[in-house]
Amino acid sequence: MEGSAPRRTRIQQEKRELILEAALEVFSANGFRGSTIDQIAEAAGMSKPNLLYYFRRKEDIHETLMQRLLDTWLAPLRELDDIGDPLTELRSYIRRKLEMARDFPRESRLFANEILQGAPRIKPMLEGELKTLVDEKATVIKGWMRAGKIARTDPWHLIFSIWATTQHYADFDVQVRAVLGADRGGEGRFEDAARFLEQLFLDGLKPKG
Amino acid sequence: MEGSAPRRTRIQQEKRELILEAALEVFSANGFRGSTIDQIAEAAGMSKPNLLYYFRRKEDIHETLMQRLLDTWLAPLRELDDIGDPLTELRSYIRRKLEMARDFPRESRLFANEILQGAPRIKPMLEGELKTLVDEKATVIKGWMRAGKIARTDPWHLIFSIWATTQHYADFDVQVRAVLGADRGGEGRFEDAARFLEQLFLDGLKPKG
DNA sequence: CAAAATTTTGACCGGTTGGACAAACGTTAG
DNA sequence: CTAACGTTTGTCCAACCGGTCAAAATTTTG
Repeated sequence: MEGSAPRRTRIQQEKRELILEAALEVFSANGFRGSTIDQIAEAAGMSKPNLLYYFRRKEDIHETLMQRLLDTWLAPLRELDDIGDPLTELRSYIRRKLEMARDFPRESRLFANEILQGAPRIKPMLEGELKTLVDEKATVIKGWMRAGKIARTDPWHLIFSIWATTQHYADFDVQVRAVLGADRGGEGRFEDAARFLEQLFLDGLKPKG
Repeated sequence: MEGSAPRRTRIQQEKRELILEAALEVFSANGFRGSTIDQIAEAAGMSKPNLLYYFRRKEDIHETLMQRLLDTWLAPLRELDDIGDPLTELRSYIRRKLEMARDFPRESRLFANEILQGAPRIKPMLEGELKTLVDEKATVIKGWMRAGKIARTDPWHLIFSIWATTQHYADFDVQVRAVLGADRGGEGRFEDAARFLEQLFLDGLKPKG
């Protein structure tokens, strides 16, 4: 089996972390094919053959990075639970996702890059693990709708819209900054976004009657 | 000046179109650096040197493609006008953007790719033309808010959220299909999305009192 | 038709890239 | 200390890639 313990030395653990950090930087900025092993090696402060001692192939780095990413990336959705007040629960899911876009933009872009290219490496995961998780949460949301706690609508597209609006601030960061300009494009943009999204998802745009 | 008329033959016009169509296919799927001239040439049914007879450099193809894209891409926002009913106006803007995601997904992905990589080639346009346009429309929307026609909120982030939610169905298509599964992932997903987005933007998620 | 202009092709080139490899260097355990 | 093991480096290679060029094939024009 593949699952046998890799048994790594202290140096191996440290250097692998170093490489993964560097690779995240490079891959998220240039995409997989747009990144070279040399770039990653330089960003990690080592020579190319040295890097290839820790990861035999460029693809191995990307794969490792992607596996780690997915766990943390879906954590907020996993936390979405039936216990609290539905509207509060959704609001904090949106807030958490927006915080992730703010704090882990490189991870978001790495993921976006992969999906944009047709998700060649993670399609099975999307159709399996991800779909299962989303279906499960959709059921929870449907329950809230039946109980009259939130408006009746499509839970799947609701989740998509939360992903889209929050990740937009990481993936399209350059555009957001450019449009907001120097004065409004600073760090405060995330608070503005949070306020706006809260209002949008709770009340929509209709004026208060 | 650069602006002198290019004076092209019939064959040049036809072949350039063929190349641009092929390049759109290839670039949108693999990104700029991930695409090779050979791939584009093959997709266009010609040899590499032949292609390079019509576009001297790979970058020229991309640039031409991008220039054309931007005009059509921003057309829906340009049409957003002060004349009609605000809510109707916004609703049809959302619908038009969603139709573009459905009908021109490759263009959407080409654009997304460029922004993701930091918009190296179109940053000036974002800070100039695009910002100007968005600021202008934000003013229109602010007018609607002052007149009590729609709820008071941030117009810029409102526009971002419309871009994000609609383009999501083009850029993250693979993920959307994977999560919706075989039964709900067919063409009908755009109608479902349209219904959902209309409700979201108009009424939000609060249950009707 | 024939000359001129345009289009297409095959061969080629320099630079880059992912990766292999053996030798050198460092570290650690007995 | 020293043998075994782990780490690092320089060198090298084959494939690929963007782009050139001159010559051949084709189309257009007079």
